Amino acid sequence: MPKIGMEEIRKEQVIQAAKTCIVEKGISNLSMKDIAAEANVSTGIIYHYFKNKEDVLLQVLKESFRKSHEQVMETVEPLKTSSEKLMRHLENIHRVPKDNPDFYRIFLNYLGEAAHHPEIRKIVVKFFRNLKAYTEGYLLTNAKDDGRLKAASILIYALGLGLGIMWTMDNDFYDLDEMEHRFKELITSYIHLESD
Amino acid sequence: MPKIGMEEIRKEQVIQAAKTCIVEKGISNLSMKDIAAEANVSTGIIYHYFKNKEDVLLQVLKESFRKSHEQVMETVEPLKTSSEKLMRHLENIHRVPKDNPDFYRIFLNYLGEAAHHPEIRKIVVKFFRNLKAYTEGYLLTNAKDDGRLKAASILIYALGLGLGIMWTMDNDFYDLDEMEHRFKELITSYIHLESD
Amino acid sequence: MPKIGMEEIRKEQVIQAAKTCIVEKGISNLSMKDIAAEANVSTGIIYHYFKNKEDVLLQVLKESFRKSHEQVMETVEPLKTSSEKLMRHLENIHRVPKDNPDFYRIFLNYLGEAAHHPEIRKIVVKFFRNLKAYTEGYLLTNAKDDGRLKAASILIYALGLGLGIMWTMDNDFYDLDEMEHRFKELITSYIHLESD
Amino acid sequence: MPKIGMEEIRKEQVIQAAKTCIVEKGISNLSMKDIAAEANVSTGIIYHYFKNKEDVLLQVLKESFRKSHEQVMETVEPLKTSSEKLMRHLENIHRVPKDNPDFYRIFLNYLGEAAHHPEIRKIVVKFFRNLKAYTEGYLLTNAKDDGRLKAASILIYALGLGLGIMWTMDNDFYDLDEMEHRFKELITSYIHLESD
DNA sequence: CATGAATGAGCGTTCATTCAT
DNA sequence: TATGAATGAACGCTCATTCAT
Repeated sequence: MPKIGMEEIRKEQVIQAAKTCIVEKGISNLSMKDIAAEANVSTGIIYHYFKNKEDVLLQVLKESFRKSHEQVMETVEPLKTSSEKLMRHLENIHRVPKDNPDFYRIFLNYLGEAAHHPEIRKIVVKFFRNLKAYTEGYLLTNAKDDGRLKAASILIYALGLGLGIMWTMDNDFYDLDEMEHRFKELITSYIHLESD
Repeated sequence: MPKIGMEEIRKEQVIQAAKTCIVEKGISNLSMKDIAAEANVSTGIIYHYFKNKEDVLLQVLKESFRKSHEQVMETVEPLKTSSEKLMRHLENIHRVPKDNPDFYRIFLNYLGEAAHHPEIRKIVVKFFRNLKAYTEGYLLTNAKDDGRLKAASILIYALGLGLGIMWTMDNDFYDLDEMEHRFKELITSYIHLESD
Repeated sequence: MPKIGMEEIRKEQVIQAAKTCIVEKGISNLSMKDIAAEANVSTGIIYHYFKNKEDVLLQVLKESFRKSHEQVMETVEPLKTSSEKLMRHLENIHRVPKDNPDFYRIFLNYLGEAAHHPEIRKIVVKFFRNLKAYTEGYLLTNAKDDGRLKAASILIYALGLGLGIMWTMDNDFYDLDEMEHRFKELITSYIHLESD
Repeated sequence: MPKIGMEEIRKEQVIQAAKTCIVEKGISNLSMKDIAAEANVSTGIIYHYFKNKEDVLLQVLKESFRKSHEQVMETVEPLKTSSEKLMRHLENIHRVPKDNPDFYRIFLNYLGEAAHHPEIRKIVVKFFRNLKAYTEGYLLTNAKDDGRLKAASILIYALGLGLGIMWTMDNDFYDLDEMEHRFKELITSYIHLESD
């Protein structure tokens, strides 16, 4: 009588171990042996649950994005107004590098791979498109957009991503709280800008 | 009697080959043999001009940043007014992913490495700090800044970087010309915003 | 369930192969690939049982000395009187180059390395000191030594080593049986010399 | 107009450099580049004066033995009586490891090679045979030898070699002056032993 | 004579993957 | 399921040797 969900538990175990290894040593220094050791399993068993190393890598990325998406759904989605959602969303975006620095370290590793690995790129692109679609969803409600809101749905992530990378590289590059203010100020003033 | 500059020519040869390899296969799949083949030299000779693989990687990154810096100096610096400089600079930043897509592919590879490679991170951080300092240089001239301009000196690169990554991942994610307009609109409106 | 002692068997397999290679080609021409081929295993597996090439080399030396020590313990130690032990010991020492020529060939290779390899030198020194201590053990029993017996505990090995090297280099340098007689004659006459 | 003996000077330069390298790093870590650097010449020029690396090694050994032989000729040969010669010779032999430690470090390196390198072995054997012949020359003069003196001509070198190796490995293994006394005592008492 | 750039085979070592147990 | 021993190709790097200058 196999334990229910044992397979999912093992997979999760390996994925978490792989994340830890990527954070510590980077994808370019990632070895199956390290993952197995970190997960306290044998190397052989990984091949029972994953097709190969690439498969592990893809699932790590997918899981990272899935968790990130869940976090937005849990904290932003329950809010009522577009305004509330936007502000909370901006805060969320801005605080990722601090609240979940591993996400950025892992993400950056995959961005490097994505440049020459179509499947990884596809997952990343899908992630970006989902984010954009979600934000457009609450920003464009009952609004006759002149294009600025559509652009804003991209710009807030571009800003978040760019700032997140910079801060991940150098925690002293800017003051987090000050920049959060500026980030919100920039976006909100842009959204409420009079049409020209 | 060796030809003057022969050494620099060989080094450049290898660095260009390494760039090509990184673009095509990524840092995690980069091999000295590939670089040598791409450069049409033997593997051994690379070690005559570089200490080791890491040395090649560091010099590739430095050269990429140096060229990027030169490009700004040539096109932005000659302009007279802050306004002109800013607009040209925004255009430059925005067009890098299209005009020089290899720069982004290479840059992204190094961002992944930077997370666990202190020396690479140091070079990246220095690059960011130089950009920021340069922009502050012409933005803050005779201005009693409330902090917004200082923040702007970071925000324009964060935006450029974030947008660049997204477009590099997915050339259809947004329309380049439309987004250039929005990018400029966002930044200029923010800079000219009335103090609150 | 792995067979008991499988690990020791594999290690022994590799060590014996390494010995063969050292005898045939010398330490300076020793390659892991040769050892693997001689042991009929893959190169990779050696690193499963040994840390690296140096580790293999050290264990080869240790095993050679351990076997040599065991041989003395088995043949000399059971004898009753000091006299018997000494004579048997001298015979043993003198016959090593003929009975176990590989020991000398291997030993000589390590003596060359020992000059610039502290760990090898440490093992060699320990070997010499153990030999000396053992001989002193049975030579100095109930004897008020004037120093001559202590010196003898070194001189017999010096002689054995020197003669062994010469004979290993040139089997015709001297007649083995004749020299065994002279060797014993020299040592015994010295030990029984009247004090001056 | 080439300088007289320029060739010999260059060869000597390289040989001395090679000796230094062997002493410092051992034959198994000897590289032509190191030798060239130590000799302050280019790698290429070595191949003008020597056929290849092996040729350098052989000439280093030959020169070492030639110098050693010269030293004996200068200090032992001028003495008048067999007795004087023997005592001085024993002192010389015993003091080599201290007076010229490099000789032993180099010698030991070659003994390791000699085991699998016929040409090196031939040179070593010739060295041993020369020593033996020289000593027999002054020991056997007007003596009706019973074989003991012939053996002694070998034993003194065996002892010297064995002691020298031990002391080279471990300067604290025995007291040099005390052992010199024992060495002489052993040999002289043996030579003057009554026939049995 | 002399240089040192250049070659490429071969080194020690790692690692994704397989498979007998 | 689960293990980890075993493989062997491929890695980064070294080095004896050559040769254009």
